[in-house]
Amino acid sequence: MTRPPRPSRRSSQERQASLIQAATRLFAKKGFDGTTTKEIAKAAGISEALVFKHFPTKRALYAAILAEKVTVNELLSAVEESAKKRDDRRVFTLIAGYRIRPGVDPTLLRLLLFSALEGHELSDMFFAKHHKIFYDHLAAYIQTRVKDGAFRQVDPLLAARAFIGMVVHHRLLHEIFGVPMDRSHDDTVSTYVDVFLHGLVTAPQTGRARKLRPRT
Amino acid sequence: MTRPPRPSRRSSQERQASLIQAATRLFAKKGFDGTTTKEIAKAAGISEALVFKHFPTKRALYAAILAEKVTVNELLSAVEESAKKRDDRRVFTLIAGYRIRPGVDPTLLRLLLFSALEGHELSDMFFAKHHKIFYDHLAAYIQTRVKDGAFRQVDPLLAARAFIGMVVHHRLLHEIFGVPMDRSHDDTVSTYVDVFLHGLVTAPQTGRARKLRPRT
DNA sequence: TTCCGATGAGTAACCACTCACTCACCGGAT
DNA sequence: ATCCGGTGAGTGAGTGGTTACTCATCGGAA
Repeated sequence: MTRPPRPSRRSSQERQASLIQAATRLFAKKGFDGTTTKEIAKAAGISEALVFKHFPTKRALYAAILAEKVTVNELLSAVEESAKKRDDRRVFTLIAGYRIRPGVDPTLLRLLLFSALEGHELSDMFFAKHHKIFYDHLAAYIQTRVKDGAFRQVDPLLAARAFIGMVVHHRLLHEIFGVPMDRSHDDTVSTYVDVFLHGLVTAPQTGRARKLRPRT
Repeated sequence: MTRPPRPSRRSSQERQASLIQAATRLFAKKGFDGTTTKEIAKAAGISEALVFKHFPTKRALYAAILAEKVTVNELLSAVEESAKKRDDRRVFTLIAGYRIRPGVDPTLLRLLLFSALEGHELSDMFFAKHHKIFYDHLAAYIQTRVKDGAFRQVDPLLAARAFIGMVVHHRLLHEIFGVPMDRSHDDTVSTYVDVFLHGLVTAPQTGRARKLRPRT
């Protein structure tokens, strides 16, 4: 009777990396409670016991995943550049196009939603890193444009959230609820940007800003 | 040693109703996998065994909850009325105000997100009942307004999703992620409707519809 | 007396997590 | 070159506790 060959030993770091990768996929797919440590170990190609050599608890592994994923900054610098030029359309197109593009990975969005719904302690931090910065940047830009007189008088933060809302909701529909896209990514982004910047009505009745809230 | 007094007997139907109510709260709070049948029984004030007299499995109970929750129609009739009068602002304010109002219950939203993320089979049906009808109604209205010449030439479905996106995203931020609201419900709704109908830029450079998608 | 709502006491399977242990590898003394 | 012992990656076989679900039985109301 031959013993099964010992798997090749790997450095602790690369082992940990592949473990995190496998765990991320599973947590994103089935949530924290829906994923077992046995599954994670199997997906990572190691024994269940080894998982606990790397992370003291299942929760610690989950926390490491949320803490590890950092946000991307190359987008923000590109946005910054267009912002300097006051290229409104490009600023909003960049932001929307970054989230709505072919082959975008739903993993992080699912992870974010799961962590928020399940009330994980690191959820807030994860949310702040991945999304809050967008609001803040966008709100700051909108505010300057309002001061420029180019945008109407609106609450910048609320306006920023409105725009991000279109984008996030779009992802929600397609990546979480499986609603099919019936237009191209570029077309979709273009439409959202268009609506946000120019609104729906054809002939705004006045040039002055509509400040007063009409009775509801 | 005295035996605990037998609890009063209740009819099967009212027992089932209170059971569903308790289960709904728990499933919305902690998800399907995060909720145990023991908890549900305790919350409903009955023994765990009785749960399985009403529903053969935990999953069947969950399915019953998703299937039971029906959508509200009084909103749609109110919308219909304003739609006949071509009162754009009122149509959109009604829809947004229905979801963004004081004391709104996050239960259904959480249940919807959980069921979609966890990939429950009834998730699609639940989504269709609760949200899809809004898109369809709204898209139909937008299309007529485009034909009226009152709205610019846009994909009606995409525009409808854009608006609902603002609203749903707003709920997501406040009810799921716990972001505080810094403006009143009415103000918020008013701003969203305003932005959606009239856009952000102060002086639209042209009266004709911007049909062509500018290069990105 | 006869239902039927209601339950306590299970049961097998599964959960996160532990433990005693085996090797592969490596640096230095022989 | 070759042995040798320390280190740490890696595991099989558990641990106690929990899970969804079952069943024999009880007792109040019709």
